[in-house]
Amino acid sequence: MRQVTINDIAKLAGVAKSTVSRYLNGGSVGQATRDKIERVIEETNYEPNQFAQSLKSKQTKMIGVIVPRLDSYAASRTMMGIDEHLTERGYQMLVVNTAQQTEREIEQLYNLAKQKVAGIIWLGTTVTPRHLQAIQDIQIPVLLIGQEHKNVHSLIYPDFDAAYALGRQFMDWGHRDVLYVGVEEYDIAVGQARRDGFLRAFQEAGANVKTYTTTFKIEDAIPVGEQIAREASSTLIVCATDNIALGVLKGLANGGKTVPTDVSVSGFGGYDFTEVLHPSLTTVHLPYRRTGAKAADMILQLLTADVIPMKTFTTFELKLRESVDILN
Amino acid sequence: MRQVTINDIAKLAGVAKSTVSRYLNGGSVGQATRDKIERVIEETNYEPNQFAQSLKSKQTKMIGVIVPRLDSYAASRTMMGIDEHLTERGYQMLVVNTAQQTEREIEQLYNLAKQKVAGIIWLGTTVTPRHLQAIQDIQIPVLLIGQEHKNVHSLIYPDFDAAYALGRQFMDWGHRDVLYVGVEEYDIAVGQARRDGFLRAFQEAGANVKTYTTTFKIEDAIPVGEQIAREASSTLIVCATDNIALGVLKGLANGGKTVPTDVSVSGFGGYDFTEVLHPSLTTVHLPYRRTGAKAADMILQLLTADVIPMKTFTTFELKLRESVDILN
DNA sequence: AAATGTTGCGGAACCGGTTCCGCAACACAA
DNA sequence: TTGTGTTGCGGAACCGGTTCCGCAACATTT
Repeated sequence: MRQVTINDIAKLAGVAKSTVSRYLNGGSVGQATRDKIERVIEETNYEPNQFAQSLKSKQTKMIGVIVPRLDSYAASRTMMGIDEHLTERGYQMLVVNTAQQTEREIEQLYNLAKQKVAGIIWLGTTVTPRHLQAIQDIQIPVLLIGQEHKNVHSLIYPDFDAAYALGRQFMDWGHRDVLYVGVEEYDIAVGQARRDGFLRAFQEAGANVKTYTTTFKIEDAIPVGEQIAREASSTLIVCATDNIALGVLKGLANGGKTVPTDVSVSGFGGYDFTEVLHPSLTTVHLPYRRTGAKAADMILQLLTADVIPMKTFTTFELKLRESVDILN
Repeated sequence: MRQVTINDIAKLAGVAKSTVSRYLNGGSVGQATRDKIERVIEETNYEPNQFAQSLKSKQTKMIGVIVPRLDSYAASRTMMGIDEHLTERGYQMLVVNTAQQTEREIEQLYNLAKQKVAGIIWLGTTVTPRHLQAIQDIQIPVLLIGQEHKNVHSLIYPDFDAAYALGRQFMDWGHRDVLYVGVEEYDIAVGQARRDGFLRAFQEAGANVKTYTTTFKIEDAIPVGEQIAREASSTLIVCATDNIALGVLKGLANGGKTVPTDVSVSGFGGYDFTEVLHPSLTTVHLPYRRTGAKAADMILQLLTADVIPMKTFTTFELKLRESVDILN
């Protein structure tokens, strides 16, 4: 049972293959021929060979998605959103993983270009000149999620604003002794914007702030929590991500501290499980899935040369729950 | 800056393109010509066009991966393992999502075949005759993960054995009044094997067992936990997955019960965060990532027509932690 | 009735590779 | 010297589509 080809259709319908091709692509074909071809295609379940099409057109119906890791909540949810949206519109998602190596991001930009994807959605962590060079070289629309750069279309989380809003809330509740547990600055969105939003809010209220730095890994945050349990006397620990909050909570529990009685804790990101923790975690919900869908929509618009804004913000939603105490 | 083609290389090197092709594919080429071609390829950064290659060879270096959802811990981890292993061997992973619809699994089997993937790894939930038909139709090696069927190569978790082992442990610790919170039977591995393993262990010890059924969603397990808090008097709640355990824990907390003082709870799956919960969750760790890598390895072996066993089991590891009390 | 414009369709070239076939050059044995 | 085998290479066909070009048939205008 070989593949049915356009030649077979042509032969069976008694026409030239160029006519079949025209029929398929909406060229001018008479009604009688149209009917014949339609019937034959119906009978044979003919489907055009995608390689032959791509070979000629130098294009595919694929959108490449570059993710730093496959097993992060944010990445997974975003991919879901992208995939749903693309599938509905006849495109396919091609996910490539960089295992958090910057070098591989650049590699993959070129690699995806080689595979002639129609566009690329890039869940970025950091933007270097070499990234920009690659983006320019490949001549394919690129949409950056989660980070921004003036030369790249970006869809970004309102990290600063969300952090500021949450920080304000905590200040309203009377917290004045705060610990901030963040990550390194190389990550602009999380390491800088998020932190700066919080610090601004704290500073405006004249609060006393101390800062710790850790990584994105849960394990690495546990000792931080333990240390805090031993040393610190703050009323509130603000964490840069939900995972960090999780680690800190564990560390506090190990150190015998109870949340929120002894100390309050907040996260950032809005992972599903934050709601079912006990105590449930106060955090900021970022709409990852919807952002994915939005990104898919935007990249498709870029394909049709529509002009879209270079910078788009998503929304956020404060989730005020049990883990943070109201002091006043 | 057009793509450099094999014709360009041939022209620049002053040879026929068939010679260049032979050079690339290890045919017989003289040393002098070899050098010339090599130099030209070097200079031009020539890379063969994959569509042209696939058009001719009717093959790609892609392995399709069918997943029921992109945002499950198990699927994510498995994909990581698959991706790493394939990348190292010059293959690419093409992930397709079925959004938990059986119909789409079948669609995707045909679809991946159309895209001429070299093989397919299928994270299955249920195997129907139509699946089997599809697998037979497409004439492409398929490896099934997480479920088994005698006609399909499968890599499966030792659900029964792991459940039995964990159940035995609980019996050893003196639990005799047990609640089992499971899922519907259509999922053979989780809905049946896992349950049966537990029940066997409980029954052998003559324990008193009551069974609840819920879904894979955290939210749906919360009311179950709440109900248990109200009604039940068991010493132990055994959950079919970590997510269900999470929901049950929340429900118990809502109902004012403390774990493990009032009642013990266990999960199944071994998600990362089970360790950092407080109390940390007793569960079975399944090696998702390693399983992904193993699956990748197996599918590549199937490509080379190696004979491999139809059924392969992975390992498991009991994680005995704080959430289950030792009664004796 | 002749000139002009449309429409439908077939033929051929092309996309960029791989592979089959045959020929020329050379080495070696008879 | 002739015959046989081996090696290196070019030409052409092929994979399965798309598109350009031109011709024939028919409709419309003058």
